[in-house]
Amino acid sequence: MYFYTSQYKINYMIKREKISAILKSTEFNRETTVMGWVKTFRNNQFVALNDGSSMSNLQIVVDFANTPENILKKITTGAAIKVKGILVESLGKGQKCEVKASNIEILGESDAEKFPLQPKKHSLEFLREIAHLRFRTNTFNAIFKVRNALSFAIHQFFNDKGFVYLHTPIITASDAEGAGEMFRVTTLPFENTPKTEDGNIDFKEDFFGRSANLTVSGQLEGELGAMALGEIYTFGPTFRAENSNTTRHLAEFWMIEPEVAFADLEDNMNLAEELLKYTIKYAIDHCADELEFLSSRLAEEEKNKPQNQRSEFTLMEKLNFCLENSFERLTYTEAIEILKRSKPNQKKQFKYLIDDWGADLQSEHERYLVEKHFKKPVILTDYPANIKSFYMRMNEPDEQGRKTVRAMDILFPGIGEMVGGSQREERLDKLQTRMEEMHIPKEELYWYLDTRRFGTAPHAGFGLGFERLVLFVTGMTNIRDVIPFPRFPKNAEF
RNA sequence: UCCUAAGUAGCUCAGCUGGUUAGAGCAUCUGACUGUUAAUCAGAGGGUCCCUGGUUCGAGCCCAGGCUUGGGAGCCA
Repeated sequence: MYFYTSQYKINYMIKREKISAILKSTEFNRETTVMGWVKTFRNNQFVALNDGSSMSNLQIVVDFANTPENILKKITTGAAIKVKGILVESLGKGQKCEVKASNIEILGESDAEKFPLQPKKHSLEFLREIAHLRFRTNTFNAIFKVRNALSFAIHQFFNDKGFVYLHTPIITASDAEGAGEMFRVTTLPFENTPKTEDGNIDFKEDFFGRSANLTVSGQLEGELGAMALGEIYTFGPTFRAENSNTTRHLAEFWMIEPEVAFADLEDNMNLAEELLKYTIKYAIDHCADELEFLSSRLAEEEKNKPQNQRSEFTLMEKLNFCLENSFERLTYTEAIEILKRSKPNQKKQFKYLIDDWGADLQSEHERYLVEKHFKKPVILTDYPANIKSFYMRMNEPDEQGRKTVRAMDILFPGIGEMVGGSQREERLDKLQTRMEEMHIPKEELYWYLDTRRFGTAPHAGFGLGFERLVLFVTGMTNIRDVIPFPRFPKNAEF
């Protein structure tokens, strides 16, 4: 086993103290050097400086009488500066300490007439248009710190449990999964595309000698790994070419997909619930400042909403509530019964009324269950077979002959489906029958079926939409604001 | 893709029944002030009214088509 030790540590950073460290420091009247970006310059005298290490700014006190005019003029919002000075207890209110500058160097100017960020509140829509600069704002600083923490927590969680982090392919030749429209990967020219005799595109001429796409899921490959390594997870980019224009879909997003051998649906649900709670707790423990900021930001937003649309909980209350309570677990059939008897259904307030078993649940129904009826995360299981994927394990038909599969969806308030998973169909004959019924080409997926041919075993897994988790923890409402560079229809800027 | 709302100064928005020179706050610039907290005060500059076409004596406003964005739905994670 190899351990990183301090003997390899290299002091690579050029003589600067991080603002996060300075703000915690109690050692005053000493010299320090800081570098950062100017947030505001007030009164020709006070610079609010931020280097990204902390939510809070460091106040720099400029001796304007003894600072050259051309330096003063260049201390503008957005400029990068280096400040040498003395760290002192603050004379003013509002901050504990400040740096009395003895020397200021402009590292990078920022034309105040052109720099789009101002010391004021900007709309999220506007910031989305300048996604390359929105990192400079408090809100996005907080969001991406939380995103980072959640990402690390996921690896920590699985690593502690002995899961193997498996890198499943990003380019895949199988388009048989049926998880959505795919982006094609090709090196064929658009003009004079090679054609076969019957006039179709000749993919034998293409880079891989066959048609290829970006992955929509690493699950099938993940199962191959689990059936040897025991417990694996993937955490990587996923691509869907769906023309989705919503606050919870992206064309490029990150997904976590664990797959566990010798596990059933019960184990699967337990793993998912534990993972979600672990990561949320990790964020609370490691991003206190960020979550406090996001919490008050959300409270501010809520004030502008009409009373009946306001949330009764703060962000922190919502997160803690989620940790302290078990997720409600029930079957699709039980959910249908609840929905049938529900007020909005009786009063015909649902756009899609529930009258029969077998229909897929619309988001209005999911929202009712999660936000009105149970008021906490809900795990729905055992959906009708005909609305779910081919690889899900078939249950015995019930006394009325209704066919269900061992699927589970975890629904979160305000987000909808956070997790989708199932126990997998490990019985070769049943799987093959199902594939035939659903027109999935068996020949192409021979490698997947081989796991059922050679030492098949019960196993289960799920997919967790990473950005949806970040949405929930940050209290943001649009998924395009929790990924650095969102890709969605008609937009791949930056 | 469908439903719906919107697009006016760098940002947020107002703009009457179609009428003459399109406004405000913030930001920017200039000056004042100098222990400020999105500093304050005074003044100045700043417009392809999303694009294309049409109706009209006259269009930011009306009509048609398109583009983009927000919200909702579908597809899903």
